[in-house]
Amino acid sequence: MRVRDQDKQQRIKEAMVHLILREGIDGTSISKIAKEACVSPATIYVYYNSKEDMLAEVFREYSRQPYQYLMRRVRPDMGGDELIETIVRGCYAFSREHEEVFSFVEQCSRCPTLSESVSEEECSCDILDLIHSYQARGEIRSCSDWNIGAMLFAPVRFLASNRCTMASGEPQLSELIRMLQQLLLC
Amino acid sequence: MRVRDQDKQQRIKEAMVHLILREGIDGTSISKIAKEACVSPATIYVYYNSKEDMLAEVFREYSRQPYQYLMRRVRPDMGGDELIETIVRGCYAFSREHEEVFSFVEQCSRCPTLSESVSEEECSCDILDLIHSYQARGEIRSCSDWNIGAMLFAPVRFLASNRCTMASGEPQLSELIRMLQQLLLC
Amino acid sequence: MRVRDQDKQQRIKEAMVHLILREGIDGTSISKIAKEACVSPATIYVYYNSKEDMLAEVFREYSRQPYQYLMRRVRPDMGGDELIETIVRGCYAFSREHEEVFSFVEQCSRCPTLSESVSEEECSCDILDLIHSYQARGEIRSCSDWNIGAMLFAPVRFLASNRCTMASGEPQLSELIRMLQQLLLC
Amino acid sequence: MRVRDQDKQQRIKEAMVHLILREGIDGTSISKIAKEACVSPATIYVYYNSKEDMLAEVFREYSRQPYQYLMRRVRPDMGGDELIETIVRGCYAFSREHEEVFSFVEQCSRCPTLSESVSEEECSCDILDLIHSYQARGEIRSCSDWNIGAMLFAPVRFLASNRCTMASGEPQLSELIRMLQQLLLC
DNA sequence: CATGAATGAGAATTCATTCAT
DNA sequence: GATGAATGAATTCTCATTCAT
Repeated sequence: MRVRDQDKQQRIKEAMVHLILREGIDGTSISKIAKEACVSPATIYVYYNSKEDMLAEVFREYSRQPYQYLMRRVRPDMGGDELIETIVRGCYAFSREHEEVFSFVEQCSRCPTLSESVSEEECSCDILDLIHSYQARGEIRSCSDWNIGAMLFAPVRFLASNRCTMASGEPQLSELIRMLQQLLLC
Repeated sequence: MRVRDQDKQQRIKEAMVHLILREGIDGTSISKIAKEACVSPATIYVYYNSKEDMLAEVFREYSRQPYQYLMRRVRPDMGGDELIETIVRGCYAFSREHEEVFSFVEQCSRCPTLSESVSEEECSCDILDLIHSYQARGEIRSCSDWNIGAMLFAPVRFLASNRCTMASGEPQLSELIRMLQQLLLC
Repeated sequence: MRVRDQDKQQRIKEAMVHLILREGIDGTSISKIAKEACVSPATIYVYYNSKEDMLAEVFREYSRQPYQYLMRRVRPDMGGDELIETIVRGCYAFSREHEEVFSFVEQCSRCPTLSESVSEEECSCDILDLIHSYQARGEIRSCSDWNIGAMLFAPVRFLASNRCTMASGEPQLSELIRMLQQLLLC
Repeated sequence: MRVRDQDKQQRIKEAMVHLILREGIDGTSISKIAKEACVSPATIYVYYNSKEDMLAEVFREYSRQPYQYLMRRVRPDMGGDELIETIVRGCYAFSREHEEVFSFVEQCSRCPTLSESVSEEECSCDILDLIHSYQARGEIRSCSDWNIGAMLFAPVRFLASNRCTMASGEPQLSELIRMLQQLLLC
């Protein structure tokens, strides 16, 4: 029975994320989520205090996912070039494998009300720590954390967002990795 | 016969963009826009067929603005280094001077329904043409247009989006420019 | 120019009647009528004081049409049997040739607000006068005017209304005529 | 969990029918119905998917009522003359006792969109079966079902519709019955 | 006469949330 | 915990009508 509850909450989250991909934040209502998750609207209020709370909470949780996904792929003993490739390819792969979560997080992070409640830094801290160690060792060029984000994450996300309008993303991705390796390796 | 009031339509657009900055797309309703623009909700339907049409139309129009802003700042006889600096600083400056338009376009471009109707390429074609000429001359490194977008626009937009959580953006911006010059100049 | 005006008003009436057939009275608005008639909504108010007035006025006018149509077909020297056949077939033919007017009048005459303003008696007076003369001559059985309406007009209208759900109306129509002749001829 | 309130739904139906008698279909809005039924407009959507659905569903239900009313009055062992009188008087009485339902059904059945969804035949099938048995026995003249409808129901409905403009309907009604008996009895 | 713009009022419908079971 | 009913408030949008030209 505890299992069933967890399951229910999971279904709610997935329904929400699924709908937001398809219809955008403003096309996603509590009752649509409830219908999609096969629960009653009232049930959603067992788990969340309000729609706003729900969005913020799930956004907070899912914001970490791409970074957790990356952390499972990197190893501290990788070379700097491999690290960069793993991160960039990982970001791209995540956006494909978890299209819904990716789109959800992208949308939420542009939404003024929501983005304030979740800081990018907090989510990416583990991967940043790892990069710091490479920087300390002189394997990766030193620069501010903001520019790590700007160079390591923003460009690949840009490619990922435009994936559907590109014939194939692979050549661009490889080119991007080469450029970043050249730029960031010492 | 009364004639269409251009000023009125402008007020409607500005009200919409203003509200979307403050409250997000899903917090922005036709009646709020009408109130802000000092017109009747019905009047909005004189100019636009539906809320969705309105968003799409204004999104299309405003998507060009940052690139037009850049085009007024670049000169074809600039050196490659100056070109890169002008573009990056221009993007950042635009986001500060036209905070509302910047936030509006960012939000719309993450919204699945809307982003399909406006292609980034179309908006940025003039500036891309210019860059192509630098690439042809061997002043700027050759790479795909997607990676031009990924490197020249995405990172600075990332900084701009996070401006409010940064103490001062200036050092990051300078650092970013240096990195991009190093990377993209031949 | 007087011609053009007449023409414009005619277009308005036809547009209204056409729309009411397709979408019912409550699906028919001034602006839809205007669009269908290729005039401005404001122009409609040149000819009619209000929507209600317009409906009532056109209803009044068109209510007479089926009876005028009949009057052009009957001759005072017809035999009683021929008179009945001509009336019944005429009613049916009218509903086919002027489907829109027929449906419009049927709808309006069931609408409490409208039906009060037009009396059936007034419209049918010419044809009733004719029938009275047949009754006076002893060719057609005497009965109240209400029952003339009830027997000569209501049944054939019933068939006409259900025309689309009948394979072919012709056998029913012939049968009806025979019955009415048998009943009403002396 | 709260359970659906049958009484509430009944109130909604009655409010709708009542309003349609007074103000016509196009003068009857969801909010007026809600007010009349003492529920919230939103509550109506618990029971019906849309206004159109509601009209169609209630029309379908109420279309049967006059025939059910008749069925409670006729007896299979009546003579043919008595059967005709009972049907005709029954129709007339129904229109007086259930003025609202009568007017509602009349209006809906003239409305092109609605009338398609309910077939007269289906509603009247029980009474038609009874008449068929009289026809088989040779007590009532054989004719098509359409002409049964045209002669037994349409004329009396015509009188009923015009009741308010007649001083007293009784003489006409008696006359009509006599005529129909003469015509339809063998 | 003719018009498209403009609008207050109101339409149908949906929303986030609460209630009663 | 879980639910479908219920709803006040809000949504998008249309309406009949008037205005200014």
